[in-house]
Amino acid sequence: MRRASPSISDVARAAGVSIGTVSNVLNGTARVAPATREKVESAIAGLGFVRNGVARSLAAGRSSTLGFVIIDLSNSYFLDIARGAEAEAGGAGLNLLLANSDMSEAKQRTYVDLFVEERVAGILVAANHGSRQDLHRSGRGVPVVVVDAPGDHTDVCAVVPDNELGGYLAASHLISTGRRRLLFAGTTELVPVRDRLLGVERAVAEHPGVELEVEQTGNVQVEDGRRVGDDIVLRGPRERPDAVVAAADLLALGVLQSLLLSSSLRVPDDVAIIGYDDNRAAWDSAVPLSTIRQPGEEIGHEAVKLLLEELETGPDGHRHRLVTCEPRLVVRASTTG
Amino acid sequence: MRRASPSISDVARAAGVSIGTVSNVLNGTARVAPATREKVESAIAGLGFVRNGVARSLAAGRSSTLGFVIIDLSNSYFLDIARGAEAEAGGAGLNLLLANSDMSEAKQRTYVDLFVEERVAGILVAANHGSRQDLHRSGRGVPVVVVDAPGDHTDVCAVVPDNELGGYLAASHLISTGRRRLLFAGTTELVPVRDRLLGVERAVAEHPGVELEVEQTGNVQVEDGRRVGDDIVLRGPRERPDAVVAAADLLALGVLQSLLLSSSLRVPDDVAIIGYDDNRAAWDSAVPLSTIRQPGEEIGHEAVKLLLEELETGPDGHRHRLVTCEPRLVVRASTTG
DNA sequence: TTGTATGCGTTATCAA
DNA sequence: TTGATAACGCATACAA
Repeated sequence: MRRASPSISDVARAAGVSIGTVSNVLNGTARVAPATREKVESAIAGLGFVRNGVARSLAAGRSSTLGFVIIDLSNSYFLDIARGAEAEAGGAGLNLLLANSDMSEAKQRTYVDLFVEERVAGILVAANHGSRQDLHRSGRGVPVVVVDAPGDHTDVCAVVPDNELGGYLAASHLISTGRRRLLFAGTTELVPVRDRLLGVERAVAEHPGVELEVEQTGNVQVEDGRRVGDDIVLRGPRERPDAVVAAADLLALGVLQSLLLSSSLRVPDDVAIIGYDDNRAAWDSAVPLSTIRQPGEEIGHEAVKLLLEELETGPDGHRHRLVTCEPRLVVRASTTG
Repeated sequence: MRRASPSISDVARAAGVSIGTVSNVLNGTARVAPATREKVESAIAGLGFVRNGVARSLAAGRSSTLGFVIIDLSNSYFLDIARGAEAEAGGAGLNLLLANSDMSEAKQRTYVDLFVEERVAGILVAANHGSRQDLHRSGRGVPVVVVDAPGDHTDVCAVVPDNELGGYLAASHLISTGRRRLLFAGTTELVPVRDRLLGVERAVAEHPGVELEVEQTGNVQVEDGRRVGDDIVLRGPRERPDAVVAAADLLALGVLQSLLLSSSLRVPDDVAIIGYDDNRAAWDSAVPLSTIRQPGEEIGHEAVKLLLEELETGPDGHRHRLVTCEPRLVVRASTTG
């Protein structure tokens, strides 16, 4: 029969000291005599005492854990953000707990509320639901930082990737390796995709003689890419692009599969392909895909930094900011023969 | 200037009632007059009161959140388990918080300890580090259920997939569709893979005339699969298997890519391929892969059920159990022409 | 260096 | 139906 977990006063009694002293050795706050410390420590070990974090944060009025509400954990990009956030938090002695909102706005709300109720030190939200104002208000005092969500930043701090730059990098790479007829594939209904296209257009504009064609896809999955690829295969050499900028790796993968199956076009000889995101799928494909790697970890780091900043300055004196992180070009076989 | 969040007593004062009454409307515990309830509720809304879960669980002596320490969130299998666990927990009015141990034994320990300190109602651990005894002890009173880890179950409840059955299902499917020369690819250093092979052997043994060959791979990644595929391509028609059971989808994907690139062998006409896990990669491949789908969600459900059971009966009177969940065959184009 | 006492925001018990 | 009050386990300020 296992009794309820021992408390500090149990430890104090066993060690023959006061609870204040036990608390001191636990936290290293005040100076405590080596002999006393030892007594306390052996009492702790003997009783199998584990300090109660609940009582701890109630008494201290602060918590040492951060909450991260993630919209899509199956996307490795968000996991990278979580890794970065975890590392940065760890450096500040904070733990990071995750919650999977799984594309559901209701769940997102539920978990944000949960973290607020649990009075975590701060909340990260990887969201595309609700306005930032809503998120800020739902924080109700506990600082919130939004990650990877478009919008303004007057009410809440946010960290986003520079999608425009990513598009620019992708197109510039293709152009600098001699490509002149670019096809951008993706759906511009998605804001990030729209931004990527903007960057592609900027790169093209810088190079007279380079042409750009935009092919709208319903979504950015493999099957959408296959359709784009099938379309390209059917074209004559004159109407055919010599490079494809896909708005996402899965899309690029579909294009690649289609071209490879047709066996009439070679990658990258006839058509170069570059994706976006650096999914695992990108480096596992038959021809490894060049891509734009999202600055996931960096975003996580920056987001927690923002949180810590707000934690230090307090709600007043804190000015909400927007931090932008730069993606990076990753060159693989699909763009360089 | 935002002041500290209002407490129950602030609400009580604003509503002109006692804190006990506020607590009652908050929890619906005792009967409270409609008029009083209304006063309290408008005070809550007016002050923007959010109840303090920390004080709540300290006073109540119980928490309504579960912790799940996951070894590899980038594996969608574990995410499925989390989904199942979340659903089951939600049904019992519990929330599920996640922690990513990211293959690190130290992190796993840290997060288990954190959850114990925070006195969550129960802990799920998807682990392959440490013995189950260790895990049980580290729970220190809060119930722990281990998920997807081999070993005995005398000290802690556990839920595992039936890998032997999975292997059996895969091989039986191939045999029943006319294949007679099976090649099993994988590394038997991994216990789950070894179990899958056992099932394959059982199916083969049931069908005299069917041959089985085992090819050891260093790992179960795409590149390992490519090597297997390259090997198959080089063989003559007489030494060549007519079906491949890959221990994992990525492995199967590599085999597929190799065969497709060679364009001398057709899938599934010449060689059928079946994978394991039902990764996204499996349905996105050029020829959609048949596979064995892990019972992830079911495992999550069962794990939380075990936790709830232990929660109800208390530490005594609870007998630790091992629950096994059955994987399912998913037939796609790679095994049926 | 150590002990004592108060309060953190709830829940829960008992009176009113 | 409501109010008063004692825990819950700890941190912390202050006294010794």
